[in-house]
Amino acid sequence: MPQASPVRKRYAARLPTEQRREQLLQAAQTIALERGFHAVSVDGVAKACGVTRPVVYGLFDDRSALLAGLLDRAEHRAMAELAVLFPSVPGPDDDVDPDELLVAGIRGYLTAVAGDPDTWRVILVPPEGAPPEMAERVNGQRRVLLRHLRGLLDWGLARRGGPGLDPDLFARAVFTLAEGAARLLLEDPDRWQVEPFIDFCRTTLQALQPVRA
Amino acid sequence: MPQASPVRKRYAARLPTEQRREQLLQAAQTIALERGFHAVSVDGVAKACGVTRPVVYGLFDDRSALLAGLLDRAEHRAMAELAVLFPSVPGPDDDVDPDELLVAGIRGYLTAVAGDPDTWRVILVPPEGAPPEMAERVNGQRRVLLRHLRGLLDWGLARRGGPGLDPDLFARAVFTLAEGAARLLLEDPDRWQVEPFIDFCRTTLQALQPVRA
DNA sequence: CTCCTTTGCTACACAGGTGTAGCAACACAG
DNA sequence: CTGTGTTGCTACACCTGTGTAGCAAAGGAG
Repeated sequence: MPQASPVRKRYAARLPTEQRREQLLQAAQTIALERGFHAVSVDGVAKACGVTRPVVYGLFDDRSALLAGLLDRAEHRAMAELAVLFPSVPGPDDDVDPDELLVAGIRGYLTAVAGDPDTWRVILVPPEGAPPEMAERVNGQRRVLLRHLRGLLDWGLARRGGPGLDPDLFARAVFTLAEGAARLLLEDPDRWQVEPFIDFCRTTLQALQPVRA
Repeated sequence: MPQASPVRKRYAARLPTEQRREQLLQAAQTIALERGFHAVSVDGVAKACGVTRPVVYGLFDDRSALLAGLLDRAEHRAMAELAVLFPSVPGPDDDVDPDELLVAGIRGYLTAVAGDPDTWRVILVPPEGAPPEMAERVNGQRRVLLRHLRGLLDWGLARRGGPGLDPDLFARAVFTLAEGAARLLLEDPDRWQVEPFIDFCRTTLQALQPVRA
């Protein structure tokens, strides 16, 4: 039986700005992952935090700033993980096995994904509902990574040789497969593990030797 | 200067049911491809056809029926193209080169995609805005295709041998790469052509010989 | 030329979301 | 225990989209 007189809502616990901000972003992310980016509304996020809309508008200019914050957060986290794990291109005289270097890089990537699935879901699931400008930003980061991978592969091919594959397509193929593996890890973490992908990767690389004359 | 008296809207050209239906679906598809599935509104589709909402509701129960119609249409077209082009698994005694069979299949797929890009965009761009049930249907078709591909590869590996790759991961890798190539074709048809992918594919298959003891 | 069916239009009620103005409660310094 | 600033709340105006009821125009059958 509803109250006749309008009862004032019990005040939510007061939080310092930064903490509230983080809480809101976390809630937004949860909604985005459960029901898609287009389902992230200022109202919904506020409710999820037991708070009202003006609180959100106090910390974000508008809905799209909220979404931007969400993407930023995921991007920074993801990039921070990658920066540590991804191998840089060795010099021409370094004594490193190219195949093992690549394998290690891919293992690092997949391990990072498996270790912080929600962050990576934001990156790897194309956020259709988000403003197009953000999809563009994610693609920009993809290009950066792709270029780095390309450098690594070029170095490796120069070092050890390989079949006469178009190097651009080769880099893209490796990239696509790595992202595909990452998506499988995210989709069903119980079924998929990192190591089988690594084995697959190593075996394939072994097969890709220079053509025998 | 706006009319003071409410002018009746000029009647749109009257169309027979089926034709109007097709027109509406086409308009819905265009909107979905330009601005995402979530941006497909009954109102928007009606306007795009120079018509009012009740006309749409006459042909589709509600918004989600409209979306379902759009997906159905793309799915049927895509499957019809594939049914013709995709090779069936040969018997154990057929005299076919496995590599060339696979290459021909992939070429058929990519050619179909390049030849009817809008239809395939609907399939290959995960429609986040669409009801989840539809994403599920597209994934179902993916599974069917994946299973077929798996059959083809198993037959090929039995016939010609290959490196000791996990056959499930191998099938998924081929599938992922083929879809990746298709997405590139859709993304920038001027830059990407079918044949370079085919060359890449053939070269890679040649490298994937049985391990030499 | 008149019916009458088919196709389309106007108008409404409603739902859910955005963004803002102004007030109320809390919590901490003094 | 009393300011006083910060954090949060209520209430409103507005917009866009949904779905429906009932009327108006078109155009072919007779």
